[in-house]
This record gives sequence, C-alpha cells and structure tokens, in this order.
Amino acid sequence: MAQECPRVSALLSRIGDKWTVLVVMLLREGPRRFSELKREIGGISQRMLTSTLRGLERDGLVTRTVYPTTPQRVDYALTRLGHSLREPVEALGDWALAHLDTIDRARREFDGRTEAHAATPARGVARVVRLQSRSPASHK
Amino acid sequence: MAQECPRVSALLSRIGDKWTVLVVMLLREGPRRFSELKREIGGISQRMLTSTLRGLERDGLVTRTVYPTTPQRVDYALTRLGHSLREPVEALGDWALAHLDTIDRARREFDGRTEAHAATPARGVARVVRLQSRSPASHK
DNA sequence: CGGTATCCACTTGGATACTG
DNA sequence: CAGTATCCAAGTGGATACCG
Repeated sequence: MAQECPRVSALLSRIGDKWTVLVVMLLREGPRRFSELKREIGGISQRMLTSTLRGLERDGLVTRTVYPTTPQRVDYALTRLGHSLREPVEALGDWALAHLDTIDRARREFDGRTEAHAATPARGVARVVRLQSRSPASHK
Repeated sequence: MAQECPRVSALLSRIGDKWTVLVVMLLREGPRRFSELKREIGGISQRMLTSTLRGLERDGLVTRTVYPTTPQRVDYALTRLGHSLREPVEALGDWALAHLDTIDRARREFDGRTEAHAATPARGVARVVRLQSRSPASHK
C-alpha cells in the first residue's frame, strides 16, 4: 500500500505530459500515420510527436510499423497493453468531465479570496474562528 | 468525445506533477498537519509541499485549517471532491501495478534494440518485412 | 513523408535563508 | 511550526533547419 504510491506517481508523470493522452485517445479508433496524428492533434510540433510516440513505443503501448514505400509511410497502433490503459484513463476523464465545473468554481472562489489580500484579510482568519469553536485540539 | 481529450489532458497535467498524487494518497486516511506530510513523504521540499497543497486547495480538493495556537498548527484534509478523485486515481494505480513488470520488460527490450544501433540494424527493417507481407496497402 | 539536430524560452523543482 | 522569498540547475517543449 505504501510502496505503490511512487509507482502511481511515476505512471502519472509518464502519461501526464502534454501530449501522451491525446495520442492514445486518437489511436483508440485504429492505426494512424505520423502525419495523420500530427494533423489531427493540431498544436503539436514534429519533435514532440516523435518523442511522445517513442515513449509510448518504448513502454510497449504502441507499435511502430514502417512501410518502405516512396514516400515513406509509418503507422502507429495501440498494443493490447495500450488499449488496456484506456479504461483507467477514460475513468479519469469521466471524473474530470463530471467535476470540471465544480473545480472551476472552486478556483475562481480561491482566486477571488487570495487576490483580495489587502482589502479583506478573509483567508484563514474567519474560517479559523468557526473551526476552532468546535474541538480544535482533539485531533490526534 | 473530441473535446473531452484536452480536459483529460489538463487534469492529468494537474495531478501528474511530482507530488500531488502522493499527498492525496497520504490524506486519504484522514487529516494531516503540514509537518506530518513533510515527514511522511520524505523527499519533498518545504516549497514544493506548500505549492502542491495550495494547488489542491485551489481546486477544492483539500481544505486548509489554521489553528492559531503557539506554535502554529495547520491541518490539511481531503474534501468530498478530493475523496472522489481517489477512485479513478487508484484504478490507474492498480493498472500500473498490474503491468509494471510488462512495461519494464518492454523498456529493456526497446533499449537493447536501440542501443545496438551500429551492430544490428534490427529496428524497423525486420518487422517491416513481416508486416509488409500481409496487406500493407489496405489500411484506410 | 517521417523524421533528427540544434537552439532557445519557459517551467519545474531543489536548496537555502528568512519571517510571523 | 508553517510558511515566504530568492536563487539556480535541470527538464520540457516550441521553432527552425536539415536529412534519407
């Protein structure tokens, strides 16, 4: 239980970069060529698409298939392992979708509270009073 | 379907940083003080723990409670939203745990293949021949 | 077409020192 | 104790140019 957290963390760092999830999501429908991915993703540079795909290939999540025609053609496709990653990733996506509005609201509230630093020192103080009035010491 | 991907990506960037998941996992058992978190996490700097907790607080995932005793005391706890995040995150953790060995093996194979760049030009070429022998053109 | 190589701006995160 | 402030090293990612 304790030693699994670093691994979760490592995995999230791995797929939490700027493009990996986008690529996986695009590949879930089927194989794509390099240029197709680049066009469909839109804002990605050639360099980042290459390194993203290399990372996925290295981890065994996608396969890279070269057709030595002229002009050259390279297909990328999800492996079975890659497809299996979709489920937990999409679960996280559903969570994001379900709570995005709540999070946005929380951010605006937080930013409003903290931007009003000089005018209203509301941050912490008021809440503390409320919270302290109900058993502040009996914690651990 | 298409517009949800950037949001998944944004969420993963948000929680895919170096410490956020570790903090959430530690808080799942109950509230923790700043110094408790710092000690239990181990390698984190004061600066990063602060900014990680601020980010979580801003998104409404943790609450920050100040007890103006001397010395000062601050408790952090998961909100209900924070707890709800645990489920998809732990699903991803389970996936990581289940396939970590496979991924490590894939990495070693890949690295072995690519490090042998001068000796054996196996990367791509051999696979292409195999794959090309079965319907290379009929893709899209 | 599908990359690699190089350069560079921006961000992340650690170390250290100081504060209420 | 729980931060904030500052500085700095390493990493991330975009733009551009070139290659097979």
